[in-house]
Amino acid sequence: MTSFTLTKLRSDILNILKKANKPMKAYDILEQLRKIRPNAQPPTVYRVLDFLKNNNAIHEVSHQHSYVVCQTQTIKNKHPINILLICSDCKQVSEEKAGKLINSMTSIIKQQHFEPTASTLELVGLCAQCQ
Amino acid sequence: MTSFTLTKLRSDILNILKKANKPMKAYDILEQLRKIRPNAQPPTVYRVLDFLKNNNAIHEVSHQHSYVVCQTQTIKNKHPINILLICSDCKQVSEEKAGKLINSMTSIIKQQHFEPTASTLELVGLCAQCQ
DNA sequence: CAAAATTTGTTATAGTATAACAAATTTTAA
DNA sequence: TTAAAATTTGTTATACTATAACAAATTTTG
Repeated sequence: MTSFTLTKLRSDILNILKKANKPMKAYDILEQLRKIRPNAQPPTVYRVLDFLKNNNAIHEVSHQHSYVVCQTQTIKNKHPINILLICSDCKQVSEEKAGKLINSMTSIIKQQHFEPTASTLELVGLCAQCQ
Repeated sequence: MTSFTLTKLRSDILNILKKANKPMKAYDILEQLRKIRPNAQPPTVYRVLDFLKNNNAIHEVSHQHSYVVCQTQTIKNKHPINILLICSDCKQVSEEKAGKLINSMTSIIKQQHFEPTASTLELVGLCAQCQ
């Protein structure tokens, strides 16, 4: 039963991401944030992004140095694993429930005695529209 | 039947990565390279890394901004998918054959009409030693 | 060999992220 | 309630990662 403090700053940034509805880069978020808070600086953004990430409100799409709101509510187990299908053309990200994939994953992980913390599996390719 | 030109520069960098036997950051590679080529610059390293990545000789571990030699010979299909288990503590990466996982993956991908290009699935957690 | 293509060299700069410390705010507990 | 502790935010500076742009050298091709 996780919960977290969604301060004004945090919800401002989360809303910017929600409004975009696609992955945004930290400095693009900063640019938007400055319309509300003209003096905002990079650490402000990065700190909030870290926080939101740790609380599973957003994903970091490290492949493209960007951040996106969680689109599907994953089961809040200790360390949710998510799958992002990232289009290398339009940069859109679709998040798909893990389902069977997580099962396969789990068995491989166990063989390796590997203890996953929160992970995002980033699958890069071309989406239906861009093919 | 892919093949590629392994120039002296490229094999120098590939050897640095092989010798390390773990992920290296671009600027650490540059530092090593300068022992052989004192005037080497960042673009030299990044270009070769791109080349080696495109030819499936190395993986980019974007989660930790580093690069690692392919440890398992994947089947050279058009767009191999690899799985890296990344330890967030010791930074070691173990590469595991995709096997069953790729099958599950494929079915999810087809449902989405998604055409994957070369991907690396980065699973972050704690390895057996670091738990 | 000469033209074309590829690879490498070089300078400069763009883009991403964090360290370090100060100030403000919220929470806790006596 | 109020002072100490903890958390959150502000601020300045800087470190780290990556690429643009163009020149020179090398290799390949016909």
